[in-house]
Formats: sequence, C-alpha cells, structure tokens
Amino acid sequence: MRAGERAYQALRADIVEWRLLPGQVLGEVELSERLGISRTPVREALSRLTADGLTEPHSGRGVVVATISAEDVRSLYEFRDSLDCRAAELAARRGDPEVFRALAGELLEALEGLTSDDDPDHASYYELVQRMDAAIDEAAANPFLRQAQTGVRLHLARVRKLSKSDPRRLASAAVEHQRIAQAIADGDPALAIATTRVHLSNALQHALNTKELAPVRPAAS
Amino acid sequence: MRAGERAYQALRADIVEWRLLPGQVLGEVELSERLGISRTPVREALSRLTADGLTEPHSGRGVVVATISAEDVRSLYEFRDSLDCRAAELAARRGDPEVFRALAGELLEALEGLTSDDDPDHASYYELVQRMDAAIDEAAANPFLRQAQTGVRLHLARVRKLSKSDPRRLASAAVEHQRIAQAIADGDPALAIATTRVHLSNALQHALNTKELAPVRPAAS
DNA sequence: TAAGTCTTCTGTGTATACACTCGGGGTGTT
DNA sequence: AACACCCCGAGTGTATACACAGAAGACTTA
Repeated sequence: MRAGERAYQALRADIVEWRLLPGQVLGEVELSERLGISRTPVREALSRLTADGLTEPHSGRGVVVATISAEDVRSLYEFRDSLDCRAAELAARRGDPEVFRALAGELLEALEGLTSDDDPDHASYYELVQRMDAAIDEAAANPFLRQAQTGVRLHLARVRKLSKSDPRRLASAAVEHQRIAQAIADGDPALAIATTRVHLSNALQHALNTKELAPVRPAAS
Repeated sequence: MRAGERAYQALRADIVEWRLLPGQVLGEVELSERLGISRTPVREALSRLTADGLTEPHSGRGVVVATISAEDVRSLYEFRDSLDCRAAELAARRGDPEVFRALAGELLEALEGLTSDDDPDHASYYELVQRMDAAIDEAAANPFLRQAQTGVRLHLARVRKLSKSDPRRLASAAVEHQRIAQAIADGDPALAIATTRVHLSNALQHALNTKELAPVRPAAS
C-alpha cells in the first residue's frame, strides 16, 4: 500500500479511537519520524484528515486534532437525521425487499445473542449494523448521499468510542434497527422515516447522557 | 496567496465553468508547467479537487475531470433536497425573522429588475440568492450541514453553467425564493420545507429540460 | 520594571531529484 | 497469423534540500 494511504489510515484510526486527543498538535516532521516516512505523504494524510474534519488548521502552524463538544454531537445527529431519514426513505422505495427482510431476521437473532453476552465486544452485532448501513446505501443508490454518509459515520464512530457499552441500550438499538429494516422491507417510506427518526432520537439521548464530552482535556503536547 | 491554493482555485474554476471538459486528463507535470509552479502544490490541488468530487482517479494514471450525467443531476438534486429542506426548516425555527423579511423584500424588488432586463447577466439577482443561501446557513447554525451545502453548491454551479439563462424561469425562481424567505421569516418550518421542495422540483425540471448533459463529449486529450 | 524590538529557531511551503510501477509497442515463437 | 513475453518510456510516489514566515525568548532602552 502507498505510504500516504497508510499514514492516513493510521492517523485516522488514532483520532477516531481517541489515542490522539483533541488539541494534540500534529507536526509534519514529528509524524514523518514516528511513521518512518518522509514529509510528503504525511502532508497528504494531514490534508485528507482536515478535509474530513478530524483535524483543523492551527494558524499556519500545522494541524491539531479537532475538538468535539456536546453541541457538535447535537449538530452531528441533526445532520445525520437528514441523511439517514432520506436514505431510509429511498431504500424503502427502491430497495430489494428480500435483502432487508433478511437483515430484519438477522437482527432478531442478534437480539438474543446480545442478552446472553457470550460476545463481550458485540463485534458480530456491530458488523451486522454495518452491513445494514451498506445495504441502505446500496438501495438508496445516490453517490452524493453515500459520500456524505461516509463522512458522518467517521465522526459518529469517534463519538461512539467515548460511550460505555450499555447492554440495555444495545438491545433497544437492535429492536429499533429491526423496525427500520422491516419498514424498508415492506416498502413503506413514511414508516422508514419514522422508525429512523425514533432510533436517532434515542441514540442522541444516549450519546449525550452517557458520554463525557466536555471533561475531555486537550492533550498536554 | 499560497501556490497550492491558487492552483486549486484556478483548476476548480476551469472545471466549474466548463473550460476543462469531462474526461480531460490532468497530468501533474503538464499542469505544473502550465501554471508555472512545481508538482508539489499541483498534487495538493488535485487531491482537493478529487475530494470535492470534481475529478476522479484514473487508475493510478493521474486524475481526470469527472463526467456528469443526467442521472448525476437527479442524484444531486435529490441530495440537495435533503439538505435545503432541513436548512430551511432549521432557519425557520432559529433564524432572525427580520433578516429573512428583508431578504423577501429584496427579492420582490429584484423580481421587477428581472423583467426589465437592464442587467443582462442578472449578477445582482444571483448575488442576492447567494446572500440568502448564506443567511440560511447562518441561521441553521450547523457546521456539518453547512459543509455539505458548500460541496453541493460547487456541483450545482457546474451544472447551472450549462443551462441557458431563461428569463421566465428566473422570474419563477425569484418568486419561489421569495416564498421560502417569507416562510422562514414567519417562523413556519413546515411551510419552509414545502416551499423549498416546490422550488427544487421546478429547478430540477428546468435543469433536466434545458441542458444538454449527455451530448457533452469528453475532451479529445 | 516594563515594553518594545531584534534575533534566532522551529516548522511549514515549495522545488527538485530519484525510484518504481504500469502501459504500450515491438519482436520472437509457435 | 496470432499470442505471449520483454523492453522502454511516461508519469506518479516518495525523499530531501532549500526558502520563508511566524513565534518565542532575550536583550536593550526608557
């Protein structure tokens, strides 16, 4: 793989998983030494991260990891609502019912797996949700919408990493996802929007309640 | 200004205004010679253009100017509908009524100026619409939404450059904009959404009818 | 002692040289 | 004659050197 691509993915993962904290200054020279590559691919990686909104220019002095406040989370979910509702609506209109009927069934099974927690990371559940997102994107068949979703999900993943894994919330989310999948499978756009909106409302409540957004201190250096 | 920034803006303008046609291959060496700068800032500019969706990677062989089909325009307006309706709704909830009342008044005046075409480019009208967009962004107060709008408007500008300036359509659009501004000024979110949707529906019809999207041939080289 | 300025230094912006990969064309073989 | 392999070149990917700008610190002066 290209060095710039590797650097981008490594830094992106570091930021999303909070190994690089908000306020941390990312110097080109320092990064090139740490990653063992030259400044050129590092610059490319930093440019892409800034375009993604994960880093911000620091007054001509390189870039810093972007902070994320509770207000940002609200804005993010508000924006996400526009995208996800439209995507669900389009999927209900255009999608293959069989695909979403199958997903709804898988979600029911996963719901049982979530109560009996033999999978502490719930990796299989998250993988299932990811497949559902991909299926909705596919069904919505709108490249602009898809690109926006990709960007939003990056920030969402970063926010989600802050939340404690709450089994009860996870079970509720699974039920909500199941209802969305069912509405799409039934080809009911209005219901798809409604179920999506319900899910996002609950998800935002959970995100704002259980997370410590403000207390996160910028990195010392 | 930085060389990379200049190169980016120059190329972006060339693509948006159809001086660079879809399919045109943009080689780094060729561009660096044409713009009188080195390859490094050219690479930066091309990266940003690709992130904007104005250019696409060409199998590791540089980038090419992105094509834009009638289907792309439909997708673009479908996506734009999500954004503009949400923005109008938020503006109706949060915006300062006075700002939009003033805009509605200016649109009424502009409507008269459009019929008596003493301004052949309608520059003042377009400037007014731009101010209204900015006011809505400001009132919606959502950074994610705003960034998405910026990206969409880039593609919209590119599509619009293909359309013949139709005075009747322009007058209709002015009325539609006026109704949107009025709904926002009245603090009526539902009406703001409805008027926006009406406007976009008409705009899409006009865009698809009057433009020659498919006939545009990729550049010879 | 405080404020202003000068110096220095760190780090980015740009240019250029080198390496490597992917196509294309030509030639040889079957 | 057709197919496969090899050589060559064009162009990108990466490294590095140099120029320049902004900031921090120290020194001087009022």
